[in-house]
Amino acid sequence: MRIGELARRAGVSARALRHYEEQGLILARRAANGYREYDEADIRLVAQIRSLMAVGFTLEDARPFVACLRAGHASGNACPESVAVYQRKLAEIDAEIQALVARRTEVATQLKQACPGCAIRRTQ
Amino acid sequence: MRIGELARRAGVSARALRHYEEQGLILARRAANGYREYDEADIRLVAQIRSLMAVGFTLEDARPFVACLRAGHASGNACPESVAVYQRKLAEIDAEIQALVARRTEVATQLKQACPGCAIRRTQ
DNA sequence: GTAAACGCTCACACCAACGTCAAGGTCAAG
DNA sequence: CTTGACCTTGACGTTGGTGTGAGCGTTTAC
Repeated sequence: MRIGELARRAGVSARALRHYEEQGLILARRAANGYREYDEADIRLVAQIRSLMAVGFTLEDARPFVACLRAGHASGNACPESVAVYQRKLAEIDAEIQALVARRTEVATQLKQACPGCAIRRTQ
Repeated sequence: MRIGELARRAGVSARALRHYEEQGLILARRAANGYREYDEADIRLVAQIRSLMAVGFTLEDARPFVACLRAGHASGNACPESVAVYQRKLAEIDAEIQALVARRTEVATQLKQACPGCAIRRTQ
């Protein structure tokens, strides 16, 4: 299939697919006229990338997962490199959460000082 | 005082001070030679901006606080506009925390699936 | 007098993941 | 033969807060 069809079926833009190729994530063979040609397996690669991005991974983070799928594994998770990324990202997320919680406390303190009557409750 | 001295005393770069001026936050009068001239009060303005940035506020967010100080209030917190920003930022932070926690859960689930033996504990 | 230190105004560079034009080639339907 | 949908590469724009350098004028200390 060509880029437009893959884009539609995978739910991304053609521009995004070209970007992934630039980054070396999705390799397409070329037809005689220069058009990119993809196969069914590429849909899974894109899906893997998008699901990782949905939880805040960068394209760089996604690289081992894609490599794992291309290596023939049933899941992009099945390689030790992927597991390592998961662990690293988990630590990053935890650090971000802690930083945010600290900021929240600081802001809440300032708000209380600025407006003693203001109710401060966690937003639902 | 000139920009270099304010930069040193406030702990920011001269470039940052020029940027704040571009954004309309810190207004400097000009000496005959074109040099910016600041006074003691400007140190407080910069300090206010930096303390807000330290908890994730943008320069745009800091605007009401600076205006409040320039209006003669003892604290940049003392104006209703500032309080409103605090409340808005608090809601934003809460939303970010919730999003991060959701992502963490998702990543932890994937990690568990990828590597059942891997211990998943919150990073200290 | 001169050199160091300081100031000025542009204006590009950075990071991430694309969006969005520009300017054009390819191909099937009518 | 032309329209229109599709494809190509290239390159700038987005967001925020500066860093960095160019190229030039000013002040200050010796």
